[in-house]
Amino acid sequence: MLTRLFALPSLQPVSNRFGFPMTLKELAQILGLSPTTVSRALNGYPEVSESTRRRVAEAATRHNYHPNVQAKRLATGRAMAIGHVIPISTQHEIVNPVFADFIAGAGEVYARAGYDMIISIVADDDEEQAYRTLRSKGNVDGVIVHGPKRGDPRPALLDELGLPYVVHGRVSDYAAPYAWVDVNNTRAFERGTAFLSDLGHRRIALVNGLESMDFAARRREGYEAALAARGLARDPALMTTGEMTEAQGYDAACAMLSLPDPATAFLTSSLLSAMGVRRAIEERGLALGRDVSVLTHDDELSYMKNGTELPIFTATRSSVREAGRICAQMLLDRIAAGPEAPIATRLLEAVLVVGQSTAPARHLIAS
Amino acid sequence: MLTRLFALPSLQPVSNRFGFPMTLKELAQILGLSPTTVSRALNGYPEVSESTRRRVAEAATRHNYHPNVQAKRLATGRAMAIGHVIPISTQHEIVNPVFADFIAGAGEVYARAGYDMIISIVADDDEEQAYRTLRSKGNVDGVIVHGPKRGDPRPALLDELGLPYVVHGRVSDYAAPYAWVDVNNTRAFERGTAFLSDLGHRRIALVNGLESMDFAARRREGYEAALAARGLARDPALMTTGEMTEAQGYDAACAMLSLPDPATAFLTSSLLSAMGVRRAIEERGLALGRDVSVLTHDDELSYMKNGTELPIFTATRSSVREAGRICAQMLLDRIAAGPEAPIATRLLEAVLVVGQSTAPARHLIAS
DNA sequence: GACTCAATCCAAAGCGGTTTGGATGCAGCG
DNA sequence: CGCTGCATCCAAACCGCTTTGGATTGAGTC
Repeated sequence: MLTRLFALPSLQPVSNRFGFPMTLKELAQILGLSPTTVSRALNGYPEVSESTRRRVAEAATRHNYHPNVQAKRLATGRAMAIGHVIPISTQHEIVNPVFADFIAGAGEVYARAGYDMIISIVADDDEEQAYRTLRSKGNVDGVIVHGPKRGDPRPALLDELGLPYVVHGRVSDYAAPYAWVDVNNTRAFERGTAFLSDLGHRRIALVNGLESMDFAARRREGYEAALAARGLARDPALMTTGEMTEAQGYDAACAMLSLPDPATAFLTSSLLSAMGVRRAIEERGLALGRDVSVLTHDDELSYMKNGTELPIFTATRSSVREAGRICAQMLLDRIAAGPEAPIATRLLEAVLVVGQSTAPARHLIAS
Repeated sequence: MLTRLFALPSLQPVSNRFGFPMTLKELAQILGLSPTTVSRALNGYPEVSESTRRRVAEAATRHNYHPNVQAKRLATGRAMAIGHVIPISTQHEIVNPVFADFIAGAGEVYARAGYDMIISIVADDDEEQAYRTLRSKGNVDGVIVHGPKRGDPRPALLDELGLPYVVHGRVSDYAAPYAWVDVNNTRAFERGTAFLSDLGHRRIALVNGLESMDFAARRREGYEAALAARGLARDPALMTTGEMTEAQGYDAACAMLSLPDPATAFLTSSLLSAMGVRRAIEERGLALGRDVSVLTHDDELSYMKNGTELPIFTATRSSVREAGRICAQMLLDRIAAGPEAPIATRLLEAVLVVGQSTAPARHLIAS
């Protein structure tokens, strides 16, 4: 390792060993104080006289002193960092596009609190090891769990490891209480389905995300609940699940518009899918928001706005960036409060914004 | 701080102080060896017999031992972490959508090398402070510079700080040598423009990214160079710049298709913009890839594929994920090689893949 | 058999902070 | 004057690891 070659005389002026950042000990020596006192002065402990505190503070800025983070971490036992383990679907090799915006929201909160954000990209089949490693390496104080699946083993694992966490989403079948932040996906899709049904649509298709994911399963439950409540038949031919891409929307819509009894309305899980559906509709010479209706969920991704002022698509809208902020804050609170503190959860409601992509079913107009 | 309350007897079985990760000292005690030897065994030093090394390695995995990162960092002086400073456009509040895939690529490389990835999300007007802080806190060994602009001050700053870095993209007007990985954007757009021109198009529009960004400026240069080489007029009415969103493509195409002498072909900077252009085309009752041609750049984002087998759009294609891998590896190499080592650069060529969105200009067919 | 030397292993000193458990000095009190 | 108590300050231990500079052992050499 790189060792210090020169022991410089103690009455150093402003600069110290060339190129090396100043240390606490050096600063103390310059000031003629002990490291203890300097540390306490800088950290606001009471047993330091006001005059020395000022003297220390002034010297610290003048000599551009910043405590070494690694040392501080080691000494305090707090990593001052939050981990985000991003699973990458092994089959699809897809990075969830909401991730960037979520991170942006969470990052704001961490930055304000002086925390670092460390990201591990990990194939979804060795996630467990990733958490174990994070824990035993001790480089995070807590983690955010992304993309929970049905029957996700992670909450149990993290509870066992004693690593504080907040789940973005929920793990329906985990019995013990755990901290989470989620959109009310069931309700959102129930309302969306009801909205289309109210417009007279009877053939409402669902272009869903992968239903192994908890959020997608909930969306389907909401969709089916609304169908049931309206006495509409549940037709497997009108339900598809998959990665939420433009191609998915296109392929699904092509199939569902070609049925003998075709879909007249679509409920999609993302703007990308919705755009694919739109392409299929227009390719057939049909008009979106007249012949066929589309209602999508909108995560308000920054690079994927649903129109500028007037929304293009009617949508259930909930900002994933805001969810990131809330998750991050909840985790920081949880870490500060300690393991015994009560567990918080937060259910966000999506708003249903009406755009130009929905209209009464044609048979109503015709009649 | 959290102190250890119990000194447990030394002949601990598998588990140790409950909930605490195992330390080197404990592992050594279990093995009846000194910490020194265990450390050397695990770090591959030669002065350890093969048999002990195996014994140590086996015990380490069995007890799930991972050296505490903070301690290791403090002792070695290396942070074993790479920083990514992600600028968020202050006006647009947009997270660059390529970011997620880039990160995924880089993350793979870091993980293999045992490095952490730490991300700072930062408004683009106090980026400088972000780098200074990273440096003085000493929590990264190097950084990746994202989204360089024309006249970007960051290379100079980082050189001054002595913090190793690799730029994803280039900073055209920085004189000193610096490490970068970039797509040959000029060439890609030159070829794209030439391709459209070869199909007989004379009114070729450019729907570009923000031209304060270096990559977008280069793209325009390529576009203009090709126009000039073909003797085609450069018409400001056919050139637009902005955030690369669907809406941008739509708005731009609406305008450019309504000109007295409308565009017959479009060159767009992202699939999203291209999809917007397509919407405008189809909304007018025109057909993509027959009446109007579109050629886009394709970053091969995982959630945004350009068709499944057959590409939808003719495109200049270059994987941003692969760029992430290359950047990361280059930075790690650079850190390992030390500041005196020669500087590497890497120019990636985009491939031009032909899809269904381009066709000869109509006037050719008509004639 | 004494000596050299390589092969192993270890005690202890850092790394740069924080924190414990005093030391010191001085004012106030009986 | 002796004692107490408060306000300041400090020496040293510690966080968990790496690394320096030996110590120990046993085989090989003459």
